[in-house]
Amino acid sequence: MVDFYIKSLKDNVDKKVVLKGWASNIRSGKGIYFVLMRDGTGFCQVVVSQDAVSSEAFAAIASLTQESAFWVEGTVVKDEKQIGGYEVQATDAGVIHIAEEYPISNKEHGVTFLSNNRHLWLRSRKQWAIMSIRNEIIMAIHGFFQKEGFVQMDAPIFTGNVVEGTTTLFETDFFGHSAYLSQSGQLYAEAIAMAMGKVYTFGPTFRAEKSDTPRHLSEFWMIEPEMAFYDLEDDMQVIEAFIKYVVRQVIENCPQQLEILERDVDRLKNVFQPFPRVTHADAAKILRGELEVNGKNALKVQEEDLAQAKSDLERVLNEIAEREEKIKTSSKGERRFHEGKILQLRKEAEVLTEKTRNIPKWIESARNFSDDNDFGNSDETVLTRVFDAPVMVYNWPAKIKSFYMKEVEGNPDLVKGVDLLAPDGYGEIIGGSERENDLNVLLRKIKEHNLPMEAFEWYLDLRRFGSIPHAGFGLGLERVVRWVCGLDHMRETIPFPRRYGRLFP
RNA sequence: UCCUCCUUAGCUCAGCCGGUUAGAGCAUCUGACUGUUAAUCAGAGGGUCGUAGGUUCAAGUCCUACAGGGGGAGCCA
Repeated sequence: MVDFYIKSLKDNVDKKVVLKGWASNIRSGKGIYFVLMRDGTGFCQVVVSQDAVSSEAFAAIASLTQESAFWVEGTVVKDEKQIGGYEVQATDAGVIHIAEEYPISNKEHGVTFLSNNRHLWLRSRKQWAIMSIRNEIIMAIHGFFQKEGFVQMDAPIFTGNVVEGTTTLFETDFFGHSAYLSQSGQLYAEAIAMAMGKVYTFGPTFRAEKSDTPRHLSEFWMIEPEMAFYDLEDDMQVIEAFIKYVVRQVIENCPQQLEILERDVDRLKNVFQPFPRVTHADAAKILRGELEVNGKNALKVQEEDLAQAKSDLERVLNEIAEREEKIKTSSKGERRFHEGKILQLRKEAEVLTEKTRNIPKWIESARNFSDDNDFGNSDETVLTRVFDAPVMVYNWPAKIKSFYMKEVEGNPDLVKGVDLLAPDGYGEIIGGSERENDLNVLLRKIKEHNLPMEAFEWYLDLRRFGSIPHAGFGLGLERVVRWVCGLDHMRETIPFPRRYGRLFP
C-alpha cells in the first residue's frame, strides 16, 4: 500500500517522505536525474543526485524508462518552478517495474492514435487534469443537491417505453421482450418526486443516433433533478444557482488542473454574472440580426469574427513563409526551433481556414432562421457569442419540444421549456421544463405526438392522484466537463468514450 | 447521407512543375553534460509512400475505385 501521495507534499515541506508512482518523463545530466513522477494524485519532479543516494539506488533510477514504476524516499522542497510547486530530493529509490517502450511520447499525437491508446492516454497530464475536474464536477453536483435537500434516486436503465418519441434507441433483449437502454430518467424522476419532493437522478444515458460530432456520445451521464411544486421560474433559479455552484467548486479546488489545461479562468468567471434570459422568439430575432444585445448585433459580430480570422490567417501564413526563408540560412539549432514553430503555425492556419470557410455558412443559417425552428449547432454559437454568461432560452414552440412540457397559459403554441446554452459555442448543457400537470392536455399531447398510450399509463397516474405543478431539467455531465475544461471534443471528457464509430478500448 | 481535407519511419509531419539512392523532429540504442522543465549536443538503426487498378520512358507526386480517418452539415442532447 501507499502511505503518502503527491497531493500532500504541500503540508510536508522539509520532511522526509516515501512516494510510489510512475516515471512520466526523465531528463538527465552527469551524475543527476530528473524524473517526473506521477502517482494519480498529481505530478512531482524527483531529483536524484549521485552523491545523495547509494550506487544501487542511482543505478535503479538510471534504468528507468518512460512509465516504469518506482518508489523514492526523499525530502520535500518547495520550488515555485515545478508543476504543483514542490519537488522531492531523493535519499533512496528502487525499481518496481521497468516498462517496455511506451507508445505515447512527449510529442504531439493524432486523435486516432490517442483514441486507440485511450487506456494509456489517460495517464498523460492533460487527461489527468480533465478526469480530476470531472470528479470535482460530479462531487459538486451531489454537493449542491444534497445541501439543497434533494434526494438522490436511480431511474431504471432498461426501459420499455420511449420518453421523447423521437430519438433512436439501443434495443436489447430483456428475457424475450424487447427493451431499450434508457435515453432519459425523467419520467421516472417525476414519479419519484411525487414520493420524495425534491429529487435527482444521476446515471448513464444511451442514444443510438449516428451523430459523429464533437458534441455527441452514444453513452453519457445525465443528472436529472425534479422538483415538486416548482414552476418554470423556480426551475430557472435552480439552474442558475446550480451552475454557479459547480463552476465555483472547480475554480476553487482545481486551480492546478485548470492551469494544465490552459483554461481562461477569467472567461469561466463570467458565470458569476446573472444569466441572461431570452424567449425563443427573441432569440430568433437576435439570430436574424433584428434584435441587438447590449449594442451587439449577432450577424455583425460574426462578420467581425470572419474579418479577424482572415487577417489572422494572413499573418500566420506570412510568418510561416518568413520562417521557411530563415531556415535556409540557419544553424541547426535555429532550424529546429523554426521547424517547431512552423508546425504549430500550420495547425493554427488549418483552424483559421476552417473558420473562414464556416462563418459565412453560419451567418447564412442565422439570417434565415425561422421562428418555429430548433437551433442548429452553428445557431447556438452565433447566439451565445453576443453574451458573456450562459444564456437561458425559454418559451419554446410546442411542436419542436417534447409532449410533457407545460403549455404557456393562453398560448398553446408555446411550452414552458428552458435550454441553457454555454458560452463560446459549447452549446446546450441543460434542457428543462415545467411539466404538463393537466391530465387532459397530456392525453391530447400523447395522441398528437403519436406515442403509444398504454406505455404511459403509469405516468398518467401521476396526474390522477394529486397532480401538482412541478419542474426539472437534465444536465449532460460530459458537456459541462467539456465547457469547463475548454475542450474541442467530448471524447476527452469521459474515461472510455462510446460514440459512433468508437467501441475500443 | 452530403460537403471538404487527409493517409509517407513506432509517433508528428515535410517532400515544389512527375525525374538520381524518400527527408526532419520525437521515440529507441551508443556517447557527452551537475539544475533540467516537450532539456540540450554528437552519432547509429528504423520505409512495400493506405489498398487495387490506370496514364507515362519514368509515379510518394497525375487519374479512377475502394478502405480508413479529421473538420463541417444533417439527425440529435
